[in-house]
Amino acid sequence: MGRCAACELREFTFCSALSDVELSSLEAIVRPVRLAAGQLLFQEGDEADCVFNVTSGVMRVYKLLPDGRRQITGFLFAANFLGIATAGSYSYNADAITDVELCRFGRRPLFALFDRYPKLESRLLGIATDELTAAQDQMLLLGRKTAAEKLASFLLGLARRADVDGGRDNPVQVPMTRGDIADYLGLTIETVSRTVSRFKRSGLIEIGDNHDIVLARPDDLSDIAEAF
Amino acid sequence: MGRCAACELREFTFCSALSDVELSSLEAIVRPVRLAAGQLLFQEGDEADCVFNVTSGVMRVYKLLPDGRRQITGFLFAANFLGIATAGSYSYNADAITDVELCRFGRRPLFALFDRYPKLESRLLGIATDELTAAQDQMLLLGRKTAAEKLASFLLGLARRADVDGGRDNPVQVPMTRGDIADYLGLTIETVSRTVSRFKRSGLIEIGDNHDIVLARPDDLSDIAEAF
DNA sequence: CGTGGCTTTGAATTACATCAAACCTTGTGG
DNA sequence: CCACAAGGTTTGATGTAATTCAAAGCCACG
Repeated sequence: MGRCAACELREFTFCSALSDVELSSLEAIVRPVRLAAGQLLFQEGDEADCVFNVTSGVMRVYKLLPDGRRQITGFLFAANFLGIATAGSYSYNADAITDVELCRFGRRPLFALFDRYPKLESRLLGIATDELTAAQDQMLLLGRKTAAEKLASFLLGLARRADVDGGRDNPVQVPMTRGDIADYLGLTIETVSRTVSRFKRSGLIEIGDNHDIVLARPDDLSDIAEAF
Repeated sequence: MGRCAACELREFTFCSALSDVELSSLEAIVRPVRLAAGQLLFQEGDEADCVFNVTSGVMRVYKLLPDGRRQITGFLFAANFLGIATAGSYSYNADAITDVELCRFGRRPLFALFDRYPKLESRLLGIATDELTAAQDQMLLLGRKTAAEKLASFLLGLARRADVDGGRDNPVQVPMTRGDIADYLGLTIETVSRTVSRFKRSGLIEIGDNHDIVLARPDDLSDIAEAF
């Protein structure tokens, strides 16, 4: 049995579209990639000849304005997919927040596999559709929610994504900095920090030592988030 | 030759994935839909059993918070696609801004065609990918741009989408209200109105009578938009 | 044990929102 | 065909949530 067949993330990625036997054709084209924390995977404008699955660690995906303002459009965890593009080049930047491991697939060989295994492409369409839904939620957050609502939504979103079985992880691991959170929520570092402090003071959350946060009253957080 | 083969929008939709002959299988499952201005096509939570192509008019796609705050996530024009979802239900609302005509495809019969014509699904993946790219641009706008930058980006975006051949329509047709624009840009009606007035006073744009706007100095607008 | 980056908190500022009122437009029914 | 709602738009005055500016405190790591 190949490495892909034994991969515990398989069921959460497009790889699960293939049977154990078929998986060998994916395995033939995959290459492992390792990034140190802070390292860039690709940049806006780079030729988009690869797609990736994160296998461990946390990535950050973002766009920049010419003057340096940054909007993080997503954080990627194990099993998350990135790199798809129709233009010839990536339309955003991706770098590592923690040390990261990924599976890299050449775009051309992967898309060639679609002919043999259309299920693979179906799965990718499903993933793209889910990302689109998430993007719409994020637009609602950015355009219409207050700072407190944004932070509550963010924490609950993290907690939910961290827990594989539809539940909520608690405490939540928060590997990103205040600056990252600010650039994800369309706020400043100071506003994020103040809002965290306010949540802490009102007993909604407790701050652990090693970058994790206890959701002390998740239901109240949920009310603040205006549904998540 | 069937109606689909003669459709002048074909090359801009997923329908173009099929040859003239193959097109008959699409034609067999498509149903026309007409909406009067203001009419709802579907709502968040409705069973997602159809997808649509807009053939004429303008649609509005949006999400709501419990207290009524609205974020418009997109405006849809002729040839634009909507309705795809992986959960069983739509995750957003869609209604008509003007009178609208659409092609409706049952989700089940359409997806059944994917087995016979995988090119159809490829095309849909391409469309979803493009929408994802647009969504990321919009997140950058909502999270990090000023009111003036937002409006300039919006006008240029409209102008570009309205012109089929990669150029810019000028004057631009603006069929949506200030309220719609506000809810698309994450602003209030008043801020949109004031910013339009300021653009007008500084000679960047001229307001026509019947809902259209002349981009008098598109390059300056482009500078304000911070690249579009 | 010091240095550089991250975080917190405070004070002042501001871009945008809210509140309010007048003014257009458009469509409709008398 | 005109009058008049009803909804959309503009402009002004005021308020405020979040930003900006500033400085001190806290870590983490070499």
